[in-house]
Amino acid sequence: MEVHLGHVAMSVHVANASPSRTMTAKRFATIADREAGLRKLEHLAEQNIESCIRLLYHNRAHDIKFFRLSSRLIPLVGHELTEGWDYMKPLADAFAKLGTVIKDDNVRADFHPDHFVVLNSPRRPVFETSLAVLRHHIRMLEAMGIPPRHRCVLHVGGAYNNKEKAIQRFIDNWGEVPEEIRSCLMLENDDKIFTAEDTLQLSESLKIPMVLDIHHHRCNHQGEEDDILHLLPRIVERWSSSPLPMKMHISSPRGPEDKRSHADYINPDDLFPFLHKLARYTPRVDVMVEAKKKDDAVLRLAQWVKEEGETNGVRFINGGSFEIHPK
DNA sequence: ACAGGTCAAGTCGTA
DNA sequence: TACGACTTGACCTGT
Repeated sequence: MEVHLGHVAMSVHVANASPSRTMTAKRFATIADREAGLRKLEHLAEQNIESCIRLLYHNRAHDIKFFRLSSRLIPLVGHELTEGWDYMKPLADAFAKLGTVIKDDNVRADFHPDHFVVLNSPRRPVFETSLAVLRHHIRMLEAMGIPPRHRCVLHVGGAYNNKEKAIQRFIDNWGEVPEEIRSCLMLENDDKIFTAEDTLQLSESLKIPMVLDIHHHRCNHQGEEDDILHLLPRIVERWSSSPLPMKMHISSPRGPEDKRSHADYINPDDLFPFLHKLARYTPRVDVMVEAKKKDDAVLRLAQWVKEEGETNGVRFINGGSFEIHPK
């Protein structure tokens, strides 16, 4: 099985390259000249996009082929204060350039819109705002020339004291999600409410690819933790009709007392034994590393593969890529 | 330069 | 019903 590691939005190695520079709504509201305020936001967005490009150049040098774009590239987009703002016109060139770098390097790039996007909310305005946020994501992907299919990963949402009803509401609401948005989504199991099993069932019935987060699964599962192994063929199958390879998330717990928080680095024991099992079912997986030390955690894992891989049945290919065989 | 408080958005648990 | 926690980087204000 070929494995490509990726990291989340930022770098601890590239200085001054935040892709999430922003302005608070409060601050924006104090700017008397609204147009001047919008120009300022556009400037921040351009800097954010330029930061992404610098991060990708760094990744190019390290053969890292998987990258999560920040969902905060455009500050205050979708906020009522910026209603009617035609942000794409001034940003089109910057996005096109970013897209070119992504495509030239054959990088898998995607988004994880943050937790304010909730498709199963019983509150209508929340649902509608969520759709609007997703539309902005699609617009960014299109501006980069990246096909939006399966580029945005979401959680199922809230439980609202009744998981069954909450899942049913997701299904009901799904009927109102435009096809354009449906096709850009993936579903991920979370660490408190919807387990891998819940998420798998939902993604099967609605034909959505599922992103397995191993760390969330370890925090939140029914039955035995290892039961997940029986679900792997079905999770792999979720990707059979996708243009993209299967995707997973990995992180290590910060400590025994706060298992849910992410540690600085990935403990190889949290990842490789699992991959040895997964390799029975798929020839390829992309693994998003969610660690505090971002790209450094990927580099450290790569270093581990170089040094310890041989004796652990892992063959280093280059940068964040390696090959692993079933055990 | 730096520390400490604040920030658009949703949901959950506690009071 | 109201409020802090959650989680988290970046901004803002005061020193």
